[in-house]
Amino acid sequence: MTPHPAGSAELPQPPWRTPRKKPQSRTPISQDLLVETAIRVLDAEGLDAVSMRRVAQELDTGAASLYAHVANKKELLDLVFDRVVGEIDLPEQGEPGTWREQIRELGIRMHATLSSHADVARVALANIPLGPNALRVSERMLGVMVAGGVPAQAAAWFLDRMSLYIVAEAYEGTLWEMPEGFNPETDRDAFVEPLRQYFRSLPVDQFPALVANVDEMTSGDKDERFLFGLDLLLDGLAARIRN
Amino acid sequence: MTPHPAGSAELPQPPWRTPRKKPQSRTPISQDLLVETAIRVLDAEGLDAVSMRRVAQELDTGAASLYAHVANKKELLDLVFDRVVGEIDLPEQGEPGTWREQIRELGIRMHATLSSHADVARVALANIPLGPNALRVSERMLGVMVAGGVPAQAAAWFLDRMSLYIVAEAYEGTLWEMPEGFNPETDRDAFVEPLRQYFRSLPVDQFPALVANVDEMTSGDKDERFLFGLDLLLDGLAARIRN
DNA sequence: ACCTGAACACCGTTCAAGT
DNA sequence: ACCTGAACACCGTTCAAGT
Repeated sequence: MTPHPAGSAELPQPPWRTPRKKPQSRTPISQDLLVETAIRVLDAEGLDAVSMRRVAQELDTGAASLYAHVANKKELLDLVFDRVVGEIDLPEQGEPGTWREQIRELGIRMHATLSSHADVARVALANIPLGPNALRVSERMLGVMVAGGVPAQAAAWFLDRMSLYIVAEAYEGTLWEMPEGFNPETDRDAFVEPLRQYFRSLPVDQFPALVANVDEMTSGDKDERFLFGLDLLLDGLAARIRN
Repeated sequence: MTPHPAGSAELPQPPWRTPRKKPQSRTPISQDLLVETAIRVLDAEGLDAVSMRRVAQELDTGAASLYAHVANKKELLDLVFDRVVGEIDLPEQGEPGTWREQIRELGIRMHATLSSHADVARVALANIPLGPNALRVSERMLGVMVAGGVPAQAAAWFLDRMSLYIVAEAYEGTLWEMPEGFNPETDRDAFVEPLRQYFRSLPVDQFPALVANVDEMTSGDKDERFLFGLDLLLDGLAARIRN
């Protein structure tokens, strides 16, 4: 139903033409397809599994073929990261709420999106995200703070520090991930208990504070600790402004 | 001058014995030597260069030989990290100062030590440091806070969040490192200027806040930004306690 | 223009064989 | 007990050759 694209492409093939192997099954590689495929591998097997060879294999080709669409692995990972950041949906502009509430909400969404893609966050720790989607999020955060009366210098540095915190937490958080089939609610103790035992077994004379506070040291799940740290930063900024 | 260690080791060799190849030059491998060698490679070439093969080569042997002293690469890196943490010297206990001043000082020392060994900090992001030296630092921090009146739960979580922040900053900070031969004072602009240009070149209608605050976004060096974030965390905790 | 196989210089780890 | 060479199953990247 689409207009004829080019030449006589829509005529049937003469019967003696040998059909291409795997006729339609192999869509031509493009940068988008490459990034999407890499994200599929990332989600299924983690960032370490995202190798040029592994992604190429997923596309039924060799690693060398990828270099037609991407300069090198670093570029592919940068594109992957920015695509993931593109999944963060920003609240409608002009929503109600103080800058503090809005920034907090943005931070939570950012953290949730990064955490939903295995350990992608590691990419942002190793490079410096400047892709269009990363800029979109930065622009919004900076805009909200400045509009809310945060001095520009504090706002700019806060954006930097809060991003570092969120990325670091999203990455480190993947280490505490439970193996498949574990229920985070009921089986949490099975993971924390060995750590508790270890702390308790320490010599009290050398580690009095640690031994006395084993429960406090091992309490709280990933999300509680994330929010605790996020609120420390926000409270710190708020305190700075009031002066 | 030391007492005879074992057997007749101190007698001269009979002349017909074929001397061992490279007589004294090759001290026997031990875990300590392994860790020290790995740190030498780390300092000279960065964490990526610390491979089993590379470290083995430094010891004039093959990678397989290292597995007699270390279970695997992860264990070697954990040992490397803890040895680095061992370089942090803790202030005399009972020094004057509020908990806030003492914790701040500890954070600064921790950051300085990690930053002085290339990107070792990455090890702490990927594992969970529980070596003796890491425990020593944790014990001190927790002790200082609890003694200073910080509620145990807040102190424990603060320790966790502040450690994450310091490690993340120490790692990310190595990305902004200048190539050899650059003077951080005079050549800083050569590094920041391209970034400034990039921000300035963005479409103003889409990125009004970023374009309007290019100078604020690119001001400050690593240390200034590190301290800014550290103080945000400390101020946030202080604010929480006053309530 | 796009894709390919083969090669290069690397990885971590295992294992049978040596001393 | 400690060390070794060779092998296995991987890496990222380049390059000449193919369509």
